[in-house]
Amino acid sequence: MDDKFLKPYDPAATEASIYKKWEDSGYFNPDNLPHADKGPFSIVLPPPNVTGTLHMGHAAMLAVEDIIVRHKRMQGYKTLWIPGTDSAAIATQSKVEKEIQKNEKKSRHDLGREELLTRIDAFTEESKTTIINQLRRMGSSLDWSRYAYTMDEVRYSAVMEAFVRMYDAGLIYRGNRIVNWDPKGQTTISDDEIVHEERKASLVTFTYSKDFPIAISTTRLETKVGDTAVAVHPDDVRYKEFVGKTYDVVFAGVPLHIKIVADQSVDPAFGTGALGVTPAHSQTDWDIAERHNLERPQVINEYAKMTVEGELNGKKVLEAREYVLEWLKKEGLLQKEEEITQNVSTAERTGGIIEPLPKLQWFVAVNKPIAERGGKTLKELMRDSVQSGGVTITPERFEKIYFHWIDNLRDWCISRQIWFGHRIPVWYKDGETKVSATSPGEGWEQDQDTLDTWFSSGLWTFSTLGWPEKTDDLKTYHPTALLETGYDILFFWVARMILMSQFLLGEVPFKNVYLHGLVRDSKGRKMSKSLGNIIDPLDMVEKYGADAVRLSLIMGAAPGNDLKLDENRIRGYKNFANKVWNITRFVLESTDTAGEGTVLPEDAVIVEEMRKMSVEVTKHIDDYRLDLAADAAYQCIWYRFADVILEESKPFIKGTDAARAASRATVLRQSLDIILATLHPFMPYVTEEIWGSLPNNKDLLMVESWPVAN
RNA sequence: GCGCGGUUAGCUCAGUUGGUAGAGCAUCCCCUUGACGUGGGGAGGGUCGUAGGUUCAAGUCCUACACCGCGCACCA
Repeated sequence: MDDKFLKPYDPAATEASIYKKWEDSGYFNPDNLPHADKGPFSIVLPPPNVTGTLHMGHAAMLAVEDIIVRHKRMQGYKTLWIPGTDSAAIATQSKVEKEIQKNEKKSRHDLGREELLTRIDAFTEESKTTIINQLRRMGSSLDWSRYAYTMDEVRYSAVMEAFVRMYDAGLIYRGNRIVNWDPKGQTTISDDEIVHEERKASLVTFTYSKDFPIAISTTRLETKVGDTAVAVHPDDVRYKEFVGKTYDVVFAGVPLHIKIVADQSVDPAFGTGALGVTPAHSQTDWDIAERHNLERPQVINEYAKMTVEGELNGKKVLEAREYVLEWLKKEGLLQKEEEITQNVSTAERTGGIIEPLPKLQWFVAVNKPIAERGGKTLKELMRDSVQSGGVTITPERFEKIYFHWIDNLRDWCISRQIWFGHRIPVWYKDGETKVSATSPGEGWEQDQDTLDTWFSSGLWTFSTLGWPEKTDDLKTYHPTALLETGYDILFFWVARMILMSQFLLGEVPFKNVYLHGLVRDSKGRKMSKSLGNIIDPLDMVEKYGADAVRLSLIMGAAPGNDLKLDENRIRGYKNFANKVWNITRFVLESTDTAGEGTVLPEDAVIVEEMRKMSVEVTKHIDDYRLDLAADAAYQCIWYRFADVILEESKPFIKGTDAARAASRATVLRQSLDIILATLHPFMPYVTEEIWGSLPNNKDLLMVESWPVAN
């Protein structure tokens, strides 16, 4: 027996060298697996931000994925887990911009596009090793030979190709429409990047002028200088006589031409039952204006400042709101002011208040029939993928949420006014437009905008496999078997991957989706810098070992449920690793003293019991109940094998019946093999370390056969 | 407003097709110095959110309601 078993298990002294052994073996790459005879099993790692650092959410994701991957690998599947990092366009650019502003007091406009991009590339290149090494620390058995970055050459050209194909199919178009403008981030954002925040607001009821017959209500007084109509419900008897009439007023110094229109979308029960229509600054109003052929003057610009004649010009929206209110009071037009709570749309990234503006942007059409896909729309393709069972979502309840999202989906705005990202492959020259991955020639100017980062992420399951080339990897590993990610990016990412894969490849991107919950602190609060309640996974790994951290993120975490993490629990699982260590010591001492021999039937039941435990663990893993799987193993190993079976074995081992002693020692040793193999996906480091010290074990545990057949 | 999830022991959570409530941690008591004190044995502790219903039998199925959390929504 190796002397190291006389001391407690020391993760810090073992983990680095074990990971190196795994990497050197080449077994992370499925091409090198010694016995992979069960067909392919592939997963892509949801790529973390290149410039980010590992947090508990990442650690939980890595634990879940690595457990499944290691389990499949041991079962004999040709198992591939592809690592990668994400450029995270907006997040990364603003991070670098902030740095430069702080250190050099320069804005991106001072630097210019090219210089900023050079700086960003240098920054991402430098910081990517951090996150990559952190992924390793968790024990992740990722195939680094297939590492991908969303902005590397292969992935960049995949994005260009995807854009061109979608454009050619009529699914990408440029249109002047109301978009979500983030004045803080100075870019458009998609509907999904909006967070609704409940805030108090003042609902003001007034008339445009003394002789205007209908009062309207609004929380955004400043936009009223952009009104071109008042809409009422067609059946509303109060206003019937006014429909079709027009009025000229001067409102807060701005001349307006207001038409009274009847529109089904108006709720007669709300407010006065009449709606002031501001086409350029509200989606609803834009639609009404379209139906009634109204003018759509823009009165607010990209900096959330007024652009009208007179006093108001140049004022910020909030100042303008005050100004108009004072004007109403002075003119005696104000009827009522009441406080209400309303949902304000803010940008997820910057927190800026969204300003709906009409802009010329690029969109993906989700309701357009696609000839080469049987006349189905993208929306239908996304819906069918899940409805048909081609993609299953765990836990199932998220399927409903997914359908609901699809049913409310509108065209996806994909152009962003930032510089870092995949540049839109559209070229302009003398009023002509060409769509092509590379420049059509002299004098053609490329579109200034870049693509929504989720556009490129949507290609991830196949761009990582070499698409658009027809590679062997693509043929072997796509569709991938599983996508594991947080429920918070179901729409952003999961849905977009289904969209892209269905259109570009005509197949689903993955067969199963497993959604994990969020990791919270022990009181159930979100971990955040401002609360100071962040538990750093790497600190925990240092203190208790990666195995303990992994277990703490699995146990008690049912799919889709948030997990409350407590440092005490991590400590508890470090104890478990040590327990396994000491079980090994006892078993090795037993074989040392009693020797190995023929197994008697009365002892064989012990091995059978351990095998049963392994069967149970297998079943739970197959159901994606890793929490129950880990718990079953924990219970059986500690409270059954260690507490009962080992205790009962002591008299036999030290007894005078040599045959019985040898039989018992042999059985313990066989049981240990099953225990280590079954535990390996969950606690890869300690099990591999022990395995390497056992006599008769040749190859690495990570490629040992799973104890029970499947 | 529509929808989803949660509500089981002090805390964190299990509870498979309905058959008299479980685990870990915490608490208390005891034991143990040749696998491990990061140990072992034991105890206390719950009218399973509320009110109804179905059933021989409900934590489990049905209907309301309450509270907490979340998602979606063009209520100005």
